[in-house]
Amino acid sequence: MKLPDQKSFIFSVVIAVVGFVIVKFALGSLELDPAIVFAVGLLIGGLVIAAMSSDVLEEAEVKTKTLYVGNLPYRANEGVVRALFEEQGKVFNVRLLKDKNTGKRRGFGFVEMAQADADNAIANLNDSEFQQRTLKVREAKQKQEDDSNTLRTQADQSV
DNA sequence: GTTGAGCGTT
Repeated sequence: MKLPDQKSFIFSVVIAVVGFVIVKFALGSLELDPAIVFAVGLLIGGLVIAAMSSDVLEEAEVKTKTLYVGNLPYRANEGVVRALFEEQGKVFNVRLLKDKNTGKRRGFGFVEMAQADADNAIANLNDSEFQQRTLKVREAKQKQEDDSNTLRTQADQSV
């Protein structure tokens, strides 16, 4: 269960206000308590949001897995690594770690992909040759932001 | 401009 992000929240407020205005115009001639009108407006807005968010959040909450990619050539940039993993599936994020002081690449990074694609990427890219270096592709250890993934990740590593 | 085991930044 996830709370709507800021964007969804603002959007829901807008819908609620619109619902309020609609109700006010539709029932304005009737002598209704303004509080009731407002409540009905919020209700309409809430229902609309509930209906829409079920679609929006489903698409926004794709199961992702973070991959650790080691033994990268120093000359590899983020775009090349992304292109490589795009061959295995949808890539959501690529981060090549650089040294904080010098800004030089450290030769490893993290790639965030959909779960199924991530498994394929590990199977196909781990120990594969990339620019004359043997890549190491595994599930990332720490810094997992996804709860269910964290549990499953730890379970996998104990095997 | 260099190097080579590793698991981290908005």
